[in-house]
Amino acid sequence: MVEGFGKGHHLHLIDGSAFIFRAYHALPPLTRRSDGLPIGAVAGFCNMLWKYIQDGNGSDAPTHAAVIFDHSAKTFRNDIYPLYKANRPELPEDLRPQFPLTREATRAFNIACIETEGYEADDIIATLSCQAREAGGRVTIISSDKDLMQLVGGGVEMLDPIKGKAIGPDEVREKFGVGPERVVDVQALAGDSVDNVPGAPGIGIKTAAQLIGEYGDLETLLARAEEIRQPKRRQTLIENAEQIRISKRLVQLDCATPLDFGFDTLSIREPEPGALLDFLTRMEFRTLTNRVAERFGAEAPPPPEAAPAQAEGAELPAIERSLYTIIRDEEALAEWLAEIAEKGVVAIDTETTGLDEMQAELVGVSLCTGPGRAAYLPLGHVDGAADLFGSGARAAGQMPMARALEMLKPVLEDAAVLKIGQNIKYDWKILARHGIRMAPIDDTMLLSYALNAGAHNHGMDELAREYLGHDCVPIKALIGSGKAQIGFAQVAIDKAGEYAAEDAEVTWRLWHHFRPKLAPNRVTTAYERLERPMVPVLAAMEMAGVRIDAEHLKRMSNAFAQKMAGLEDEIHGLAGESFNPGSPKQLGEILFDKMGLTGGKQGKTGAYSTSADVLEDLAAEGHDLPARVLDWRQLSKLKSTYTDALPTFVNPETGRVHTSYSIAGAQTGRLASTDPNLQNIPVRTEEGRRIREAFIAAPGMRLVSLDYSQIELRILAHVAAIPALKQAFREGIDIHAMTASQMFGVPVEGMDPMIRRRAKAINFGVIYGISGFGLARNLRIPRSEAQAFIDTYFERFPEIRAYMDSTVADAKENGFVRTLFGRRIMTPGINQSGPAAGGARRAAINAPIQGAAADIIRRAMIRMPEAISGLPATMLLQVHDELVFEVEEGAVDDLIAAARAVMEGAADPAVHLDVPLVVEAGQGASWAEAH
DNA sequence: CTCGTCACG
DNA sequence: GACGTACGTGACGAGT
Repeated sequence: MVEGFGKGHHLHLIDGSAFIFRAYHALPPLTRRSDGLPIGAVAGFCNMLWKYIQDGNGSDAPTHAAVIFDHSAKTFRNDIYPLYKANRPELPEDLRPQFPLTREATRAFNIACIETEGYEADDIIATLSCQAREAGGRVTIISSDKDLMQLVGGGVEMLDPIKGKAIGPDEVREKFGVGPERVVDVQALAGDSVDNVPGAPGIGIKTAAQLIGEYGDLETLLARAEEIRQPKRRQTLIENAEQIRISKRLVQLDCATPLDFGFDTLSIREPEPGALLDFLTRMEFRTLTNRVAERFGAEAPPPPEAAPAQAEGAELPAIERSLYTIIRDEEALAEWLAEIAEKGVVAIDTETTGLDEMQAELVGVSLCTGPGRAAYLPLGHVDGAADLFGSGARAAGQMPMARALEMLKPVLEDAAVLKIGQNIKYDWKILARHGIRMAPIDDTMLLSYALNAGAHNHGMDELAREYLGHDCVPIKALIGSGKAQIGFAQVAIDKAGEYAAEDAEVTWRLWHHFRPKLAPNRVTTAYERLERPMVPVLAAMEMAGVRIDAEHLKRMSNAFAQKMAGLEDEIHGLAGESFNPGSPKQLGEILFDKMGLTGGKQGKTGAYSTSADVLEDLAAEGHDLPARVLDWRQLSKLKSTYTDALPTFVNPETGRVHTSYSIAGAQTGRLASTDPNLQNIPVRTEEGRRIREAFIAAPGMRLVSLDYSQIELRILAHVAAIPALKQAFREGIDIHAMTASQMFGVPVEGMDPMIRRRAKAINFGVIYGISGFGLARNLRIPRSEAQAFIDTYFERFPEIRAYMDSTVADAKENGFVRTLFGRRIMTPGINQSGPAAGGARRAAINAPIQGAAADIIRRAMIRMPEAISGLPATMLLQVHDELVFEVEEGAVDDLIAAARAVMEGAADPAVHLDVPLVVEAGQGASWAEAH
């Protein structure tokens, strides 16, 4: 018996979670202007609710309505089958904090808002539908989720809100091949890869519907499975009977969800204008607020003060270190955590024993919730001074690390609490090693980078000085420098606390400064889509590391040492004296003073240049000494930078090499790799390429390398709109040969390789902001000839000059350039005069091209984890236009297909390129084989 | 700590 | 007409 609901009544059930996801994906990542809170999904959600209310449905208007939400990820279905929904992709981190706000929005619209712990929205919808149907009323479920189709019939129908199409029994039959009452049987057999419902392998919806049609229902089918004629089908049904029954329990909606409210609470109510307007104003939805105000004839509350101008003026009090507290026990920590949960935002900084996130030990955590509200939680301090050898005695006044981390974890993983860091990838990795996956996150370094790449670097001390007028305590004041340097763990807790908590407060203040500047500077999308999501992706790659064959490298080192010793003897013999061939100074004096060779150019320091091209010219004239030195240098480089150095980077715990990528290191959006740099492993010479043989896959695995072909030239073709270039890329013809053919009027067939080489050099030169001088040097031709090539090139492809001129003009006018994807790169010095202007000009021309290529591979990397989540594969390395994976032998082809699809489609849907992106793939036991 | 050099894209 | 230049990085050894 249902109180207050029966014949003539009409209940609308809105699938709230589906609304949120649709809103999230349909809209760009909007943020609240005043504080940068992600708000796009809430905005879309509110617009949909408002539209829904305005529609009214005329004579078919509902008498009752409710919005139903999923409560939590874990439901009773996980008890039945632990893997249920296990392969769901992670929620986008800027979406989670919006969940509570969508509940608030629903209430503000005065619509019943329902969720129940342990049950999915679908179960609540099922229960309400069943009860309403039994009471003799009608139900419309506003959702397009096929899982709800089992409820259709007997007064219950669905409404697809996107298509505006009603879904009745006929539409269900069209989709599943059976009536609503047998939908669960079909779903149980077919399974569902999205929810990870196993079903019967090899049986899809079509076959399932046919079987159910033939046998009537699932139990009958399973009981009579022996009768099935097709041997494969028969076998799969018999073998998987239990799994199919479990699947049925997973897809069967629960019509007996406990509900703690009556139908009367669902009756339709007009929104309360005051409450609704208050909510919309707080969210800073101007258009919708005005619309709603107009509809109710109410006055729209004044919008909140335009933050930026005010914030500049309303200065925060100066940083005062004496306000900080040290958290020494559970009670104090609990209080801080409660405050953090309430504020929803915390700046965090971890202190460790070292700079290598893969080895450093956690020493303390500092937290800041606002100006003057910062604390330091010491966890791993030791009594430093006590004695030299027995050090490591734990300092007094610290709570146990395990307990502290246990208390921190829920807050650091709480979707409703934003964690702010300065270079937060570092802290993320430290905490990840303690089982904490911090989310959602913001990073002041990346905010600064999104706003001001190219203007300056983005280190904390620099940012604090520039934007807060504050000088941070230098770390050296605590730990000293050089020989006397101590570890952070040895620093006295009180001193450490001041330093650490200050860092957290500076971070909080920088966030407060930068966050509101994203939208007015139109870099919100760049930050949200190109910077912030890189943090967990890169952290995972760095933590995975790459396996190297240290023995192979050591053998190479020995061989190099022997060869070098031989060359050194030869060089000394040729010079007639002993000297260090590694010293440019000594070498220059030998070559140009002692031996009197020509071509000695002295730079500003007065030293002769002995760079490779100088030595190559001398060698070409027939001098042996410079030729030997070139050989010696190559070996010396390979040995010191690679074969000697790489084995020292092998992590003793993982046995692998873990690089670190800096996200905000390069001006253009490229990553930079350090400690060690794995983006400059040799490849151009045969000797060097052997070093790549030492980068190997684990046993049973392969390395797979995928790289973009000619990505920068393709971008140039698109942004400069060069028809000839675009057509060539679409037709897949040799782009350098095409260029040569256009320039010199020779056919592509049987082209002189020399001519092609020149065209290739020009194509690259264009990307770099070509000059006659540069091209002349690169091709070793007279400058006049080089200039003539460039002139011809611009004649044939006039769009390139137009692109270069307009880019430089933009840079001069705005002080920055942008990539296709909205990344902004500042161009300081573009308005200078004199020699420096040339460099700034070329950098401005190059930045949108190199930057767009960087954006594209970032987009691919961000999508990659989800795209390959079903494969036994890991993304390991990025080298600007190449991604390297480690994958189980049997899954190589699947990985290549999946990763290539992501990479080739990475520009979409933000930008539709006029040229295809092409990715080439290779695989092998080593990087040398894969590349 | 800066410079020259050279590895990569 | 001369200036100094291809764009973007990081690591190494030498020499201050």
